Amino acid sequence: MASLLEGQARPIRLADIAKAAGVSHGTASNVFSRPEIVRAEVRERVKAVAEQMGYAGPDPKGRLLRAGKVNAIGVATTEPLSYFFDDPFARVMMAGISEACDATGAGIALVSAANQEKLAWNIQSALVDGFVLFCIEGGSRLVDLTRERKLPFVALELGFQDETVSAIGVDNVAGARLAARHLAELGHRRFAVLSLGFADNRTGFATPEVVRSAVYTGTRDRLAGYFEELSRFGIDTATIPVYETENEEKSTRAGLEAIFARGERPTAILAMSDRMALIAIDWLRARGLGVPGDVSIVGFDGVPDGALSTPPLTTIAQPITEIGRRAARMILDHDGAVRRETMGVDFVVRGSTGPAPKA
Amino acid sequence: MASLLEGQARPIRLADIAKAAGVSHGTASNVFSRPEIVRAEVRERVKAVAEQMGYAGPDPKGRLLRAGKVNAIGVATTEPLSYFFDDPFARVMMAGISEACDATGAGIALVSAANQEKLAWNIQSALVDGFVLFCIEGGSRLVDLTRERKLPFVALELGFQDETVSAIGVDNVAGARLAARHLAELGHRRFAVLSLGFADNRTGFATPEVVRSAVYTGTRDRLAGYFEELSRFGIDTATIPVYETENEEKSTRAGLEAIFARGERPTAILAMSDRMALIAIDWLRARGLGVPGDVSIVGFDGVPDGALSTPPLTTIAQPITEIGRRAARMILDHDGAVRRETMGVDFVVRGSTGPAPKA
DNA sequence: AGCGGAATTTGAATCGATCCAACAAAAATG
DNA sequence: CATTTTTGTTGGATCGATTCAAATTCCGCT
Repeated sequence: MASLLEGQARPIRLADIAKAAGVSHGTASNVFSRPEIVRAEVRERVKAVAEQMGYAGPDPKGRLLRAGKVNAIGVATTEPLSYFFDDPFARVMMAGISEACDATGAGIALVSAANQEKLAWNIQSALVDGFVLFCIEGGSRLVDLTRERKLPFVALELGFQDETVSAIGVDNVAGARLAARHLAELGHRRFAVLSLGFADNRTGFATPEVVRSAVYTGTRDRLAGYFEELSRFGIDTATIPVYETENEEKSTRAGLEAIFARGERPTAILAMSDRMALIAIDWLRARGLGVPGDVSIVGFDGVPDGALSTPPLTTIAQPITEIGRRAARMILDHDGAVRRETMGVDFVVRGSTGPAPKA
Repeated sequence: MASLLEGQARPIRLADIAKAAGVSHGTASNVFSRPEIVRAEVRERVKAVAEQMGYAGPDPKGRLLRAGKVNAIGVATTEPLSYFFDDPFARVMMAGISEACDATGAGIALVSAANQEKLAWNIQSALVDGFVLFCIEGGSRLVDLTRERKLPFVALELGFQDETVSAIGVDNVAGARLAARHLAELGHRRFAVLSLGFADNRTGFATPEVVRSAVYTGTRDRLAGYFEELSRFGIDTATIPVYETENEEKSTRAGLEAIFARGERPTAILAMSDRMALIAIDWLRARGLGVPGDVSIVGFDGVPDGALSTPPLTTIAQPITEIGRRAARMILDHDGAVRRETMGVDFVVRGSTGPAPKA
């Protein structure tokens, strides 16, 4: 009868080989996890039996429950999984996270989902010791979902006002001011802003109310930085078009269309991400507008691609890799404390900015 | 006394809230996993207690043991974790894998390690339902390690002779022939090959013996393809230098140095990866050699970067994304069968190849 | 009040290991 | 030879959930 069922191939458990080898399960366990404490003869016998029965070694599923620690950190976003491999910013960040994980031998679990329900489920059921959250679109929801798990987590990028969550970000105001000052000093007076979202699922020109009620304070801070600095040069910021995109191809191009369809064309574009800046360069050149001849552009982020474009992108560089490293380490050697770190930015002048064209 | 220990914050278990709510753990469990079958009143009470006690929801660690399925696939390589985000080939592949995983809601666990022992441990303890293996350097060891787990797995890229393991690869011979023919037809007669490894940890000019005893049959096949086709044009393949690199910056440049230090300089380079091809373009131009004016180059892989280089790279394009998708699906809907798939390649002519220079 | 059947709830069994106190056997010591 | 030590082994408890057959409760109806 048993032989009839053998085809079912119920996987062999440690207990099975213990019985077959005539030792207790305790000893069998030791053979695999602490071989040095079991007598050589017994050890070999058990190993032989295991081998012969086709035992796959202690199942991590069982071990995990006992051990408690997964030894992996989850990296979550509301974007599809491919975001981690496509998006330049994410990639550099992941490189930093990878480094920290490699150093301690921890693994990385990528968590995401096509839709919201699945995302919730995937976060709830992720086998990880903590999370690093990419808080782009839908970031607040992501934070709420993650908080439920009661595991350590760090929010990345766009700051949350919520001081109770650990976060690592950059000094958005300072960075934005640097960008704006640079352009103003080059003589530019007509600006446009390619903005990240102030709240989820927004796109189009941002009104002052939208800005005021921003969910993403990072976006708000960058804009504030731009405006503060431009004001110092006597520029009326109220007339500057601010177009919210979803930080991808389509909405960014739409934004450029909208901006350049207006009467006064800008001679300088402040983009809140390198991605948008790069798309803008492409868009402008395709329309025969010279960069920086006709229009200057400053990005934000400092992704490697920015150095390779034609012209290479002037940008506000975040220490992306370092942020990733720190975020991972925060989870890896978590001590229960809430930490909020603000990193400095670097201003990188490359070829996408030049003197304002003579009217 | 108990109050003294409360600071220890032993996490709350389902059993705790069951007790507190005065229901059995069975019911408590149902409240979370199948809420519809428990009476509304009870359900709310239990939920309230859970909320109030700060219960994080059913712990996936516990659930996992019972459920058996992790709902995640492991992607493993012998390279450091950052390989997944740095290497263009890996990135495109991961995009394909991501797609398949997104479609079914599965997660991705990245498995790797700085050193061999840790790699073994990480493979043994990865919480996954199966593996996709990037079989670059150290691929055979990776396969051996993985086989131990007795979980489904697929080997990617370099083929293994071992017919007992599932694998997806491309028709290396056909691809290589395409590349060689193209160059031969353009009139090239002096060739050099930038080769992937024939076995682990090799670098330098490859002797016929090395080729004959190749561990990586993919590398061998590509070379065979090149040589077969060139022979048809009456070219003496015995004089063609074949330099094994580690498919990265340093050894590739060393290879180029070595190749161009020889008497007869090649007018055409057959690179077994786009990565090497791209490095070669850079190296040649830095030395004032025109591509394709003085030297033509054909890559292999078809990574997106190849389209962006100056000049854009002529290459043999693998259906990388599709390979990734299929690999992931093979694991996701594994049926116990061993599958070996060979995909076709596309020949993409771009700007890095041109007529052989007039002697 | 009594009955049948549906709706809920219970609690033991299970998933696959590790840990550890207690015990046994062997080796070292006096 | 008796007594410690040392070295190995045992088996029960535990990690945190889910499952399912059996028990119970509920409800409408005669």
